[in-house]
Amino acid sequence: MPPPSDSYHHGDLRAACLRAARELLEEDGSGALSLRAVARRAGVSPTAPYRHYADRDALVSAVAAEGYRELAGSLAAAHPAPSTPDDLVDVAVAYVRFALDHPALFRAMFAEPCDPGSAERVEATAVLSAYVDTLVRKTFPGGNREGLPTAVWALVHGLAFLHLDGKLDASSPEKVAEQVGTTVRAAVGFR
Amino acid sequence: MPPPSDSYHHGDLRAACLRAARELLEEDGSGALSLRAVARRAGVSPTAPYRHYADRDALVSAVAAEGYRELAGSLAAAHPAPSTPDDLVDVAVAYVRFALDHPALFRAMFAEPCDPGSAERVEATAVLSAYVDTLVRKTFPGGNREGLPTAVWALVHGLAFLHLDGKLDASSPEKVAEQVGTTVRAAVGFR
DNA sequence: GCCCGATGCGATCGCCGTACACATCATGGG
DNA sequence: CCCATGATGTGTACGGCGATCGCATCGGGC
Repeated sequence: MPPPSDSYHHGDLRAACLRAARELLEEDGSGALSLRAVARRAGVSPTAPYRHYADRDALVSAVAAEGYRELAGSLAAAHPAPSTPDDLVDVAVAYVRFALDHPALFRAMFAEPCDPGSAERVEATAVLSAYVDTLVRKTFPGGNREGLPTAVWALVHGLAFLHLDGKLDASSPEKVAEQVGTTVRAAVGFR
Repeated sequence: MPPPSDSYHHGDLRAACLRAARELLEEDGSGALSLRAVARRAGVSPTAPYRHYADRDALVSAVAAEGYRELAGSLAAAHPAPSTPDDLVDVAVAYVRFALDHPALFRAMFAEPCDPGSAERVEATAVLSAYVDTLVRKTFPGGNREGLPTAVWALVHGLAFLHLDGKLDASSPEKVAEQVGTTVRAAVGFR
């Protein structure tokens, strides 16, 4: 991967587009994520990105896949080997905080119909799903309760969206953490 | 409200725009929801809708508010006075089915940053929230468990999104109902 | 040294959101 | 009865965007 030169060819336009797309998303929301804006930011002609992304959807799918990987990383960072309900709460808080820290990215990951054609995207979500599964299995070892992993994921996912939409008090990280904690404990029947 | 005439004025363009927007959303997804398309479908000039909706966001906010009211109606129709965990499951299934029956509308309701300026929208969501609160309070009368209403809403909301995104098997209504049922029962600690 | 595939450019088309000036209607005060 | 006035829809225009197509340029393999 040659360093970006000032020559005719960019050098690594694919990665540059991804980076630019991420920046636009964080700075100005999903409305600002256009192929042309990405091209401008990468210092390249408006249509050059089409060489690397078939259309706009392909670009946002790539961004979303990166988001899935980052989310998985954030969860793992929240607790390396969760095995108690308290650990689970920590992971849940990390999930919601990720959504609140990267709202436009999170919405790009879940708000648009998932293009089933993007293998990268499907794989990244599968990794995430598997993580949740093992997490719940370790946390509730006796529990062969049928829908528990799904329940936990849905609960946390729903909490993230409700916070994002302003339906719950997300004014401070502490309040969010507290709300997520009590809600998860209440729901999961932890007693 | 005069019947729509073929004269210069439409008669009830505001309602016609809403109807057209709903149809476009259901037929071709949110990508097809443009003011111009709405105007075409209403048989009116491309800029006429601006008389009634300040900008595109105002139109989708109006559609979303209508969606909130319809969702509340669907929940109420699922069970007029829910008071047992089984009733709650019925309502949860209705919630998820609404999302799957109207995917683009549901996404319009939740996927975009909620414009806090739309009083109609805020009010409609407040109604929905209150409905969930009383539902949970009736279903678990002893439970002054702090976060239970929030937990239930988040759980069901998350289930809806996971089904929408293809993370859960939504191939048949029966499977969805079964999945939602077992998940809600598992999560809510109903035993 | 040269050639070919990969990469980026430029022009172009059609659609969209939005702003503005103008046309048309219908209603009520004189 | 009539016309002024405000509400409603029209026409025109501008800029941005996604997407396609043919051309320009580079760089590695023969």
